[in-house]
Amino acid sequence: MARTTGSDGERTEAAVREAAVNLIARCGYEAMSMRQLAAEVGVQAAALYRYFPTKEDLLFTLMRDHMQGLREAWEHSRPAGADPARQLAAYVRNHIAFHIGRRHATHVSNMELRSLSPDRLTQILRMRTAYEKELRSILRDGAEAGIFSIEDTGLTAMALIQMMTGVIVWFRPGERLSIAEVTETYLSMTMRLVGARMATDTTAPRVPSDAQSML
Amino acid sequence: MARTTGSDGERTEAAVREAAVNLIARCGYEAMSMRQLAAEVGVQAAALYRYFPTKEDLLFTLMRDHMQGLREAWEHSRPAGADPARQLAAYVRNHIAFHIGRRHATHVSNMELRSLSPDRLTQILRMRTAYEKELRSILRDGAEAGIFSIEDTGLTAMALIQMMTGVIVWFRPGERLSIAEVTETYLSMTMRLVGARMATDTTAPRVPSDAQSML
DNA sequence: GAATTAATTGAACGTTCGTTTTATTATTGC
DNA sequence: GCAATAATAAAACGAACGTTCAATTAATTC
Repeated sequence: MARTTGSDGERTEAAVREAAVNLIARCGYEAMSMRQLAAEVGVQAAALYRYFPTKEDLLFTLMRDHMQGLREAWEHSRPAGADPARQLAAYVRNHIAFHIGRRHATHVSNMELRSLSPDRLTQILRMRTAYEKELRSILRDGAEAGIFSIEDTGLTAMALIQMMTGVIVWFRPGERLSIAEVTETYLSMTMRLVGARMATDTTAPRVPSDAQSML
Repeated sequence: MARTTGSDGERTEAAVREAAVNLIARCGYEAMSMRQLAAEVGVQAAALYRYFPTKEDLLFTLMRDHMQGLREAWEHSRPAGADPARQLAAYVRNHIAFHIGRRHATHVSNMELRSLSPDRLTQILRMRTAYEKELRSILRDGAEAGIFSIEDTGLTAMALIQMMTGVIVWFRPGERLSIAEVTETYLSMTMRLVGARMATDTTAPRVPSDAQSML
């Protein structure tokens, strides 16, 4: 056999990416074999090399797209010109929503960095640093404006990001808490952590809560 | 050649463990080969099997000892009978000190869980859960006593642990901040996060800050 | 409908992996 | 100093790995 009926490059590539994210998140990049991935997609291992020249290229592509997606999500949801408290609230909401929605991809991007070649590692880390810099800048603005009380901006930013990203470790959709509940709790923990004076209202323009309320 | 002059089982095993922690932390468990590990120790691969029957046994031993060390460290540093604020302060200090002191081992214990067999994974997770339970119980006590104001005890515990453990991702000894500075900043962030009323003094019996002050 | 291109198979290549076996030497106990 | 034991080397095993290549068939173009 060779080309199969109904085969389509775009669909196959998308299937490979999705299966790879799930497999790498579950087994780890090194432990996932190309044959295993191919079997998941329903194809022979050699077919994968039509879309990704090497295994590492596949990993890098997944990571790069994930980081670009994160940046774009933040660019679309940032309230330009708003006060620091509102900006911080938007950052927290976006971060948690994005990471809960893409748990597996986040796992891959955070855990498999060491399997990248040095210059590709640098590329991904640069994207990550740029994203984190946004948070530091919000914290600095708020501290200078006297809205937040923060001892060390850089350290606080790292603490917040670790705390928020950590959601993906334990959160499982459909369990005790809804995404909305988790997000709001994290938001209030964040605001307390940065010592925000809560004169300003940090809640987003009220969206009718659709799929929450499951307890 | 066979047995080398001056060879000693205990020393070799200790060297294997240390080299394994460092190698696994750097390259990952799957990516580390037994030959690579043996070379690091200065021995042939076959010699490793005198001490650990399989590669996974080695990993499990490292993880189990790490978790036991964490439990023992907490048992020695917990202030039994103290108020929740003091207990929380002790928990934070112990957690950060322990994890900064054993960055590589923590990395291994957190990142390589998926390489364990199901029942060994369960063993390690049980130890971890027991340790986390201590924190939840402190938070609950404090909340019930009206010392902390916490929305969700379980969620707050996970957020705090993720935040604190995250130190090992970015902290490098000898850089901008000393361990003592980092620890105290994290402590005050923690206290704000749980909404602690700071009537009680949470500072430890004052130790003269030795190797800090490098800025 | 013939020629071209896209998508995939199946087999193979050389390497490396975890592990086992056997032999050999250092150390220890008597 | 001689037996027993502890610690290692050296070589080998089969399996699995990432990757390549030639062949083959489906879809598209003209």
